[in-house]
Amino acid sequence: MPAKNAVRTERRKGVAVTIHEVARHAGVSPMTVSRVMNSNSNVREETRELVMRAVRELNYTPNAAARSLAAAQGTRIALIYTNPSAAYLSELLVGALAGAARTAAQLVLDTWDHMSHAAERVAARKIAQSVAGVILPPPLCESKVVLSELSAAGIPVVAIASGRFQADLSSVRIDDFRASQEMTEHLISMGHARIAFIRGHPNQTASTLRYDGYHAAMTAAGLAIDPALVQQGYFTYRSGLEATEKLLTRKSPPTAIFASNDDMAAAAVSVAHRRGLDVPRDLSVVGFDDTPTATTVWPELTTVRQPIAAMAGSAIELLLRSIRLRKDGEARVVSDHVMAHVLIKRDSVAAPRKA
Amino acid sequence: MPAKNAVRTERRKGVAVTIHEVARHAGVSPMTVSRVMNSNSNVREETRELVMRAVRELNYTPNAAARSLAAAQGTRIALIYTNPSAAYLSELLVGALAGAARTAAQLVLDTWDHMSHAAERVAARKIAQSVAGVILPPPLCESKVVLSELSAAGIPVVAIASGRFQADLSSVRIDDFRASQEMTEHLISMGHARIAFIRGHPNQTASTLRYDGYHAAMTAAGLAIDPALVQQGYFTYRSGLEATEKLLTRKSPPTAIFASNDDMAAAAVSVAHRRGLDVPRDLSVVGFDDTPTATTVWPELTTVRQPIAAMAGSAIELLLRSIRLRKDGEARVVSDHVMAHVLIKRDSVAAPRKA
DNA sequence: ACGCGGCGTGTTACCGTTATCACAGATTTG
DNA sequence: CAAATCTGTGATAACGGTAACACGCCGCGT
Repeated sequence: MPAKNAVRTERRKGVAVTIHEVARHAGVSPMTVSRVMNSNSNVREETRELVMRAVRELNYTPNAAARSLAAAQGTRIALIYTNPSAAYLSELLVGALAGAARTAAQLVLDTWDHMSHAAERVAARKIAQSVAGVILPPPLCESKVVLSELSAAGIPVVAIASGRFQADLSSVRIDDFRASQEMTEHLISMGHARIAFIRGHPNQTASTLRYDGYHAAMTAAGLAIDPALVQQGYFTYRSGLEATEKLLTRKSPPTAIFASNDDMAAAAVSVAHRRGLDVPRDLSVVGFDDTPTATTVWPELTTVRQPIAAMAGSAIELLLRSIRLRKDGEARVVSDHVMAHVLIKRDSVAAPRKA
Repeated sequence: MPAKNAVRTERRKGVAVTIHEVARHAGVSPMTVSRVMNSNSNVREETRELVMRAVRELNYTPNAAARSLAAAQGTRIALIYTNPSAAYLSELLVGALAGAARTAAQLVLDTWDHMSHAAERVAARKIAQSVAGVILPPPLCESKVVLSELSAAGIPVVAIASGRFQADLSSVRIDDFRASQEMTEHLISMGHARIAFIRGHPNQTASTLRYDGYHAAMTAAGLAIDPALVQQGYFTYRSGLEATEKLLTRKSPPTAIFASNDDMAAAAVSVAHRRGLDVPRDLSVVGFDDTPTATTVWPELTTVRQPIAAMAGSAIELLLRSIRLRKDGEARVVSDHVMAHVLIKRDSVAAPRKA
């Protein structure tokens, strides 16, 4: 056995800055740098500054693989969805992915389309033992079966766009009621009085809230709501088609249609066109969500912007925080993030034909 | 086995089977298991069998994080896109994400909308030093500026759905020409002769190929192509609207419209409806790609299924292989993966009104 | 004074896998 | 027939982080 350590096999790769270099640069131990990066615990303000400066100067980015390996936090988190509209899904994914990259979490995707309750229960149990947390967009975040199974397994869950705040479930959402109310007020301020409403899928709280917002605004303005002008929809283009058809065949049709999401609003525009109506001259149409659909159709839709991508990102951060906390033995914390929505005015609204 | 592991700070997490357990089970060293898993080099057939059995019995899955950490493959890869349709994007992302998870690559997303060539060059240079490989969907995969910058930096690139095979660029795609030809033949076999075509964006090779396929099928069937029945489109809903409008205002309108993608086909359906035409009774409409849009509109579109998600997954695997090879000092290899397409028949096609 | 409990930080020991080299036995070579 | 080469496998040291614990130092109660 000759002297062996003289060799020092060169296995280093590229240019990647490691935590050790940062540590040396800042004159502290790697562990301290780690603590700063995770804004975890007690580090003196002075030291933190020192480290942060080094981080900035070296342009250091933690290595995700190493981090998740060492942390063994089981940083796998699942995002489970069921047949959302494509437009919605793509935004959701972009946001979630960005969030996962930022936090070094490993994101796993799963689709649970057309599942029975029993199947959902099984799937939930299975997912529970392979990930450390779950993100649930609607309508899954309202499924008692899934929720109870997941919470029985003790893994944190964050709901996205769930509408209401549930006491035992963290959520990231917008204020659907207010948003809907504002949209309705906008329509009223343009001179509309016969405003029809196409409801969303009844299994989602947000649907109810959006209707409530519409109702509140109408009532506040002293406008009666003709029950025939409220149609049930299911958030799908198809359902929007049918609802609009019913609305426009009435003897005294509405001058404006407020659909609970963009897909249904797009369908409303399509039906209006088919019937020879001009949008917005003969009929105003507004949607909700501001998915890409809103700017795809012509005319572009006035809608409420729901920042889905940002919400997904927040959801991931929230989830990771919960996971860490839970590991620390803390009681589970639930929090409720309400993000800002924006009323986006485009070309699908005008004053009614003749007031 | 008393002593030794009495202390053994309990840091172990879940149930994950490690390479060591497999090794012990098979009676070999972990290194040998690793070799088998990577189907790398010299392992006796007998030993390999032994290991594989153990792997199967224990249901072992390599830990992605550890693998990429140890391999130091610099597994960050970028997926860069510019304003694709939402439907397209969501499929792309789902596939890429799944692929990245499977291979332990870290996927980073980037949008390069509305960039000048100069800006693209800068962006390319920047991305080149932060990732080990890039995946490029159209139209970016046809941008000389980007391509040359990236190849100058020496990082592997894989193009998705690029249409043609470029000698210096690996790609994953379908046979656009054949697919388009088959679709056209389908229309012809239904009895259509006046078949209009809406072209895709001229900056994409796939557009040309799809047109060529249509042209070839028409010619082969002895059908003349009325130049007025070929309209330029840009893959957007809006452009489909305009193209269809022109098509249907002609004195002798087509009995079928073949749009180069689903978004434009959806637009065609919308215009037809607006003009009081029934689809498919008065006019057949077909699309291309089989994005969610195809099943959103009514009637659902006959289209060509392009397996975008699977293609994205393959692209990632291809890319990683290139990265590994390149690291081994191999000359760069380019390969061309042509995946299968499928003609999906739905409800937007019927025989023409009166032959 | 003495011990006790925090606080801020460094040390050590891993996380699960692979690169590299060592090495015994089989095979070829001079 | 010994030396050189090849083959298959094992031992060891990373890869870049973080958990758990150790260790001074300080203020505090008794």
